[in-house]
Amino acid sequence: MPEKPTLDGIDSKWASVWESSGTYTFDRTANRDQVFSIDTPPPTVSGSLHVGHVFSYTHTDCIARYQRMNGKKVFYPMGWDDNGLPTERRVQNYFGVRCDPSLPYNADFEPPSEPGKDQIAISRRNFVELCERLTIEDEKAFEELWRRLGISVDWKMTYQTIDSNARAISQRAFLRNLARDEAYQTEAPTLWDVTFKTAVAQAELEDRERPGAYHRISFKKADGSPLFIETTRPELIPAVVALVAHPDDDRYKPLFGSTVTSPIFGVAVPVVAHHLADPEKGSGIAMICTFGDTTDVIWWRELQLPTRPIIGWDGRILPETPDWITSTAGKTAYASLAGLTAHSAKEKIAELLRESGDLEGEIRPITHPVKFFEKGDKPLEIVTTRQWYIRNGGRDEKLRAKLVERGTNIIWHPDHMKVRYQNWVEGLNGDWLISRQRFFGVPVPVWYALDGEGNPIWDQVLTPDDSLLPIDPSTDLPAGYVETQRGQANGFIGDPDVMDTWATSSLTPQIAGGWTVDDDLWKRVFPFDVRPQAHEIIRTWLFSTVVRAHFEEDVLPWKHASISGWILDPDRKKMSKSKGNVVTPLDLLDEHGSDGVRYWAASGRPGTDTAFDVGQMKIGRRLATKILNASKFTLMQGVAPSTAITNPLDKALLAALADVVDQSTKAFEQFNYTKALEQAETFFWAFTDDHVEIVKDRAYGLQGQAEADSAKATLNIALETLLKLFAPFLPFVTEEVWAWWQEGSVHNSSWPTAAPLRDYGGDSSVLAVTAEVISQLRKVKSEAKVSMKAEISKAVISAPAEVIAQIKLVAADLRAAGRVNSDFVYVESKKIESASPTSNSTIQIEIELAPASS
RNA sequence: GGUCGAUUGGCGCAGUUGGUUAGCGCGCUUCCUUGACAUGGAAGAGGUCACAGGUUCGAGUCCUGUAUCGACCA
Repeated sequence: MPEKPTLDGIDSKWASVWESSGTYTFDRTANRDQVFSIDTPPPTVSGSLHVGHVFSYTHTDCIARYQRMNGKKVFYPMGWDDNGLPTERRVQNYFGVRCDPSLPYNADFEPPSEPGKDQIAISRRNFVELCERLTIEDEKAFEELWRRLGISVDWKMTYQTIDSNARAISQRAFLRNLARDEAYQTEAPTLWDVTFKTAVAQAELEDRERPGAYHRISFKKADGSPLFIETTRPELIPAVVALVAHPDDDRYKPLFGSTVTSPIFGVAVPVVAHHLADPEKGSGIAMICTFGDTTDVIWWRELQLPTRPIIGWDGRILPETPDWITSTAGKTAYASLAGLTAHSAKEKIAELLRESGDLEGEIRPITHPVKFFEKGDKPLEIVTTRQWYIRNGGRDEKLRAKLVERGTNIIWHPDHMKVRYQNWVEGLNGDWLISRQRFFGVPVPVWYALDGEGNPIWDQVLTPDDSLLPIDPSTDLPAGYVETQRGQANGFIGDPDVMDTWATSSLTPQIAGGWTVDDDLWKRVFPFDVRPQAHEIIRTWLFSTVVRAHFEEDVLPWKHASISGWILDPDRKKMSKSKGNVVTPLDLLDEHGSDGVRYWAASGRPGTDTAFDVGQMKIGRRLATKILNASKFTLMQGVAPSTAITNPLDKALLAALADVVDQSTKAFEQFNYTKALEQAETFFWAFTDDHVEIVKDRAYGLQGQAEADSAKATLNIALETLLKLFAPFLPFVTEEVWAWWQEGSVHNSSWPTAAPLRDYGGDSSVLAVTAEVISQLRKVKSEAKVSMKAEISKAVISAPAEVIAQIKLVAADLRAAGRVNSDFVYVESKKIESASPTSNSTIQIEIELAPASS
């Protein structure tokens, strides 16, 4: 035990000891019922380190440490989510490059030390290599943070969502979905990001309020009279396939079935009826285009309308004049639009409409919600493309109902988060689109046979043998083909796409748990005990993981879902980088110590948004300091065997501690780490302020050896128990103190149980009575503004008989602690005619201070 | 617009199945340098629980509505 204990340096000291002695190594000899397995969220390593990481990972770590001490073999791996668009973007910016898959691989390529003004085009393989290089660097930063924070993962089980094992598992799961018809490809209208030139899924959408403008435009009826529609997307007039109004709308009923002609382009389209047409919106009649929004897609599908696409994958008007535009004027007009962005085309066509007299009145600006890719900054277009899908109930009521039911069987923390799952699944309107036209991801592991003209035969999907996984269809070959047949007539072509990041991270239990590669491990950890995550990705990560486990194992992937809240800045706003209010986690750890920061994190209950508050961290650090000092004092008294415990106050303390152990344990079992911490903390402060003070006289031996031993033995047991109760939250200071007099790590010690503490037969109400008396003795001195050391010459205690009996048990300690230099005088009272209505005490004390003796 | 959550002393939070005088931390006021700790200790002041109804013998704690804030989804 050091002379002057300190928190300085203990963070890095114990982090390295834990690593070298394998404190958190998973014991894979344990059976499933002895294991507590955690489906750790793999952080996006290309994102910045954030206090939000510290916050939520601490929560899980507290649970993990409790479970470990409680006898479970904790399976706690770490993963890195490096697969996907965030990494691509970071690599583009960091190295100043862009991927052009048409370029050949250049083995000697080395990026410039500083990104240049213009991005350098490089091959896909070169690009992927740079992604891999950079993510390794990013992962180091994350690992350093986790180690400093004391996250008790087993670092030998780390995975990446892009590593060879993850690619193999992701591809294997996909191929098995395909074989069971749970995955399929189809050509269909697809939400499309024109910047990234990739399809996006429903789960990746967000609505943003954007300015728009209603253009009132006239179509021509058969008799030549105008029919006005209002649209925010006049540039899609060349793509119009019909006009639509509500079936009950008397204004347009007579027109249903008739044909009208579009302005400028002179294309004839039918007027149709559909209940989704809103009579209140605009003129009540709308044009249906290929495709202006998702409602257009519904109309197109349900009314069986033709497709007239005019927007290309780059978001620009297609260069070729489409064949449904036949008039000379129409062709000329189209030619002036060809190649323009949607935005420019809108302005151009407004000009043309104005000239032709088909634009009625002024353009009317509005603000309306527009669909965006959550990572994009241009409005999504809808283009028809061939894509891969995994069924998720979006188009199948039975499957949807089954998946909703799965959600209800998860134990959610907090419970109300299950509603988000239900709402999402019930609101799905299509299957899960998993193919992405990107580069750094898991390749869709299929090829297609080519016909005699070199066109893909989409029905002839060529799949690899399972033993070959992972594969890259752009370089690997399908069975029975040779490389020279790639892209040739009667040859083959690889699917150029990668899978959605979620298609791989939906398999984190499988990847971490060794599915299909380590059956022995798999059966010890799956289904997992808990999935900890944030609530905004319930629709993506949580749901998709449920889908994959449903298909593959027909079970839930985990028993519990623990949902953490947000970090808010002190003004109660969500913290974000753009607001410039993000704090660097490592600096925080340096300033407040890991235990201090963890204390703050642990004060945020599951699912509760919590303010970033350095005040809480300071309190945590103060608690750690207090533990250090109180432990030193306690151990200075020496040790005594537990058989020495005879004093009623000592027994009472242990009885009260037993209650704390029970409540803390119960809270942890309910994933309420915050409550568990509060229990320990409240008891601890009472322990130091009252119990330790009151028993000092005995501990010093002033009441004899037997009484001293009872005090010492009790202090020992209380300290040991409290250290264990604090260990999940404050792993560093508890380990430091533990090492002063115990063998091994506190984190591998056993979680305390209440029964042995109760076996001493204490009455915890004695503790409460004692605290009440000492408090009143102190109060008199405080009000008299004298030192606590001041002597009391006389104390008359009025209380009910049973309370007096309790006080008599501990009178010697109380008199010593309160410096009462005469015996207590007891007055039995039936009940207190209380002079102080705010006090609920049954004890009243009249006290005379001894004259100051200076 | 829909769903969910929140609304308790200056600030941040607890308040279990409804039951006498609503707890805690920070801050504040006053005081105490006592043999672990001044990164300490003692005592004290300060809320009637967003608002309006309702159920009940009894509600912060259940119901309805309103308002404000937030999140998620449209």
